[in-house]
Amino acid sequence: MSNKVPVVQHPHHVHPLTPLITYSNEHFTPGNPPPHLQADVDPKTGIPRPPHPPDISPYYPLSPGTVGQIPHPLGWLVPQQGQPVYPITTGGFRHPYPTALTVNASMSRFPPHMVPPHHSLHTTGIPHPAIVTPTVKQESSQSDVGSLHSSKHQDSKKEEEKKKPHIKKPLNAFMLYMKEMRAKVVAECTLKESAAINQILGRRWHALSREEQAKYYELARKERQLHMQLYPGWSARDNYVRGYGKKKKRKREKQAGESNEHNECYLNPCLSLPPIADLSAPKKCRARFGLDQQNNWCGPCRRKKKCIRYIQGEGSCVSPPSSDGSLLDSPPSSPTMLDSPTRDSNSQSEQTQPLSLSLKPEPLARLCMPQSPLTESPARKPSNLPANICQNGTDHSHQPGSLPPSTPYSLSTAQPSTSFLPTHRSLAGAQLQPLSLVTKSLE
DNA sequence: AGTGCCGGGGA
DNA sequence: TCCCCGGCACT
Repeated sequence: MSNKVPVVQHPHHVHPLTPLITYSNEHFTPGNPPPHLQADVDPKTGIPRPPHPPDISPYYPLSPGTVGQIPHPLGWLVPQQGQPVYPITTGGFRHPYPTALTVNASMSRFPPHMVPPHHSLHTTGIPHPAIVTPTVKQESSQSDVGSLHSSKHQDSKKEEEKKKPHIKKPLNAFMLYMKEMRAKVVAECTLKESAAINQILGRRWHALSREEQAKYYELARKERQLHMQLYPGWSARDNYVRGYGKKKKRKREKQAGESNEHNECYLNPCLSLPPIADLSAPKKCRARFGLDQQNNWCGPCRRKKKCIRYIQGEGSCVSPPSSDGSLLDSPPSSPTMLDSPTRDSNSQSEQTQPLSLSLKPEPLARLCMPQSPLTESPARKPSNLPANICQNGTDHSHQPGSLPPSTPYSLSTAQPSTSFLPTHRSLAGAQLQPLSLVTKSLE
């Protein structure tokens, strides 16, 4: 499919997490513009591509607080005169934001709302990474058989859509992590299937320490901030406006069946885990913790999916083993939650998860965990939760509460726990190791 | 396929 | 207001 414009990224971007990246980053010096202006051309799209491999982290590195302290990675773009010189490319451009410095500069000179509606270039001519010409995303709908019967009304709608530049969503924490780690995983696993790679990335994501995850959360948060600065009026809705036309609400009758299936494991007595602290609060995560404590939510809740801690009819929430890493990915609790049982149960499943992650027997498991005795059913199926969780109910191998609490948005609260981290890392290591072991031996 | 985020809309 | 779905972000 060539309906996507390859997103051109700056090769000279310095990621704040650069230390985590083992592969090299290329830096450019002022006066020595990157060669990607003459980048090779995608044979499919005819769109210039970056000459660098996609594994280089392309995120803007500067946080507002550090602006001015870190050498501008785009120094060559921002000459001393204060008159930015931007490269002009035709393709999408997903170096998310030209760093805070550039952003500020462009904001003062070219207010975000001045972004031309018909073009993916800034007024300055800078192709914004997050802007993609709408036509890119139009193709599929255009080619729809149904579109043959499209009315004039629809046509006019499409016209309008075409005029709107497509501003991509800011990357979330996991996406940032994915972009950074994908190449590594690919290299280690000799996997080519993105689905399989993503699975690994998902597991690794859960295996990350709080601190590491917090970095990405913080990054993502900054990206969102920056995004909103650049595009004050931007709404995520813009990104799937096409879907809105046909979107007609479904009924929620399925709920019961769905819910049962979903909670099967949690409703099973043998699976029961310590209930969440506040039994008198039959609320779901959102209601219990509030929006400002999303870090305490279970994974699905944070994804605005069904709460897995809440059991209908029981009037209480539980902290079941994560069906989808929900607890794992649930970032650390806020300081107020430090000693709560919630945290305990969380940390239990959290530490259990990495080893008990649904290990598929198929390609992934075979490739990456050939020695693993665990052969579990597909992930994200609570009913198929690993036996060590479902049978024991809890994992007592670690001290509850030893999990260092921290919120993804407050790095300062992260308290590395010596009692936890090593174990945690070893778990992660146990996961990672097979990846590299397998790399060649399979062939 | 993975997770995070967000808007819409049912309840 | 709560809750959940659908969709997008990337590869």
